Amino acid sequence: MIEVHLNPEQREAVEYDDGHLLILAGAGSGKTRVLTAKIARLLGNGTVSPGNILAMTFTNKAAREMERRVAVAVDPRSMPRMGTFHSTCLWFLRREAGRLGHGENCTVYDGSDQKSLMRKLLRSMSLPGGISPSGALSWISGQKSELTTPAEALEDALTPHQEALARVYEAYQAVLAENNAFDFDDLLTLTLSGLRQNTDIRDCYRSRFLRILVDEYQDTNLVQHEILKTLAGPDTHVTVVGDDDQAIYGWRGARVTNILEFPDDFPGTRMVRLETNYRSTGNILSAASALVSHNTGRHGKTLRSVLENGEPVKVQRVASPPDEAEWTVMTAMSFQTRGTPLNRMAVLYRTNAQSREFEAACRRSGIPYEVVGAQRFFEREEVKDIVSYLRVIVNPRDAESLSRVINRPARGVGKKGQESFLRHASADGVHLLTGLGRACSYPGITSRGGKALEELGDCLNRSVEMVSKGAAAVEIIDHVLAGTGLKQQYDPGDVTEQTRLENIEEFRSFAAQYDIGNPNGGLPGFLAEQSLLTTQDAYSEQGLALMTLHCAKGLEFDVVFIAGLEEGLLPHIRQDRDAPADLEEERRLLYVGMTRARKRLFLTSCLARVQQGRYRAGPSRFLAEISSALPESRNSRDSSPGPSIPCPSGEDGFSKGEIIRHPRYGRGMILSARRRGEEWELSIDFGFDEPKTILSGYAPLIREGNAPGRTGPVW
DNA sequence: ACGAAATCTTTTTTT
DNA sequence: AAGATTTCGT
Repeated sequence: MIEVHLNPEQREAVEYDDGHLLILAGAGSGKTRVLTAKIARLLGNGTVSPGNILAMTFTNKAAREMERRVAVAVDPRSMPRMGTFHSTCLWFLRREAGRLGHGENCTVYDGSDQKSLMRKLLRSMSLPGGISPSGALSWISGQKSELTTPAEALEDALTPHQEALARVYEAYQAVLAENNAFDFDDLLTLTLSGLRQNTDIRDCYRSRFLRILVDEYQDTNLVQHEILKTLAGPDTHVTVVGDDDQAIYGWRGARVTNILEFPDDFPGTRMVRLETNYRSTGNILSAASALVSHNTGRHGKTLRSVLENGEPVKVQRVASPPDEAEWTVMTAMSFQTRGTPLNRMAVLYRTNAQSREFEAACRRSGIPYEVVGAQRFFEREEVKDIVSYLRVIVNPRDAESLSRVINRPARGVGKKGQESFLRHASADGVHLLTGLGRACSYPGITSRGGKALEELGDCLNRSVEMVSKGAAAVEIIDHVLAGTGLKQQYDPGDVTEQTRLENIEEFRSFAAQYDIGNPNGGLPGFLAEQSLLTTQDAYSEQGLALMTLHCAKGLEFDVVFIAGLEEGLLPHIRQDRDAPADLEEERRLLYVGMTRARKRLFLTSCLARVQQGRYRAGPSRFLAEISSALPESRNSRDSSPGPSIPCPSGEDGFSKGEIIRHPRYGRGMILSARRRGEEWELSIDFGFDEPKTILSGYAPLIREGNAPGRTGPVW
């Protein structure tokens, strides 16, 4: 058995096995080590066998890491079941497909599938305006997280708007069912209902899983909590680990109450607190603690650092996002020359859009970097195309995926032809794949198009046969690539198309790798696994990591840069909508980011920033909240994180005759100023032939000359 | 049917 | 500002 150094609390958490256990683990307190040691111990002393353990982590990567560590103590041939909550649910649903009565080889729709489906749906329903695809989807997701069915949602609807949404929900579910497809939320809700409605199945899993361990419990939702409650039998010991200060998924239905009220739902729960932080220096930890102490709704805890105070946390003000990126990359490089490998450093930001500047700066400096998440590999056009073909092969009812690729590459079947095809194929009451073979006979399809569809049908049918004979995933991929000419549409001479070809190749080798690891998985298994990869799963630790704060959860780095500490960006504020920003969650998000740092932490803040075509900026209020924990700052000139720059809400007006400075045009005088909604339409003389007309929201105008000492952007 | 140009929506965060 | 979608011309 692996002997690891454990402090008394950790040891207690590892060794306690008399019932349920709640581990409140602060950032960097070694919870992964505890979970791993706990599993290894259970198996090492023969308390239970590997098949009796179910471990659910937040990413597949974490699960694999745990597997790796447990494998030292256990025969790798019989490994406990480890994965994310969602992948465990899909495993269950596929395993029990027969008894639960849904198609075994269902497709899992990801965000972009959902969106395109919803767009089509909304168009076909011709509803009163005000319902956007993403709005409808997030509303539906909310309903599912609360276990509300479409019928119940319809009953509960109080306003016409809600009623319309409920109808969309109903129709959306109908389309999913038609296509034999699930979305991410369905994986959870269907698992729960499957367990609840089939007590025989439930009891089977109850007696199988005698130890269930769940990581990051603060970010689970009601459905996940209910699944856990249902799955835990009388002899099951449940261990959950979490930290209410690190709850950052409230917006998608996660409930911190799950962890805080865990002892109520699991009677006799023992509670262990891990409050010793082994990761960060004292200075980093006290800055992070100072920040999060501003939250009211928390179970206050004290994290103790065992490390030196280290270097102070540094706040760096820069003029603009390009400067921010430049400064960050330069600083990272200087750490590199002093011995810190780039792959132990990370730049964290609030929104994916912020990655661009950093990417550009890295390229200019020629340093290796890795953008984690932003444009996910499996969501690239060319990869998505292959995946869609594969989905149709495994699940021929997936009309959504077929419609994506039916004319890719171009087969001479346009919008009208596709419509006609779908109408006639379904009127024939025939399999979509069989329909392809008959396409020639459908009206509205050109003879060339019909022939191409026939050919496509042959290729797909042939693939279906191969799958049923147990062909490996990569064999099918090769067959599809050869039969559809997907690769031929790209020109290897073109730079971007060359990348697409490389991506196709990468996808192919990804599948080949899967085949090696899962000789019995085949194409269905491969698709199931592929659909549930998380953003972090793709992170290969190759260079300077660029990722969102959400994505950084659970990771740690020697040096961390957190970008964009500006009011409106972090905390993020949506000004137009009525939804009040959850300030406390934003604060926790920054807290999570700060506690990723082991040795050095930098926070950068821009004076001005373009976002959605508008300028906005102003230092984040969080800087002021942290400042008490920062050492006396030396450069007093602009050190006060207070509002030295007015916030966007400032009522500063513009008046005729004022002298201002524009970043591009330089000095100019305002000839006329007119209110335009939230902004000002200004006519300004910059000394060119004609005065320029400028909207105040589009450029930071610096006031010059008047009011000495109050020079700064005017909003 | 298909590509180019004009117009419109849109961004928080992710399984 | 960028991206997606619609419209328009061939």
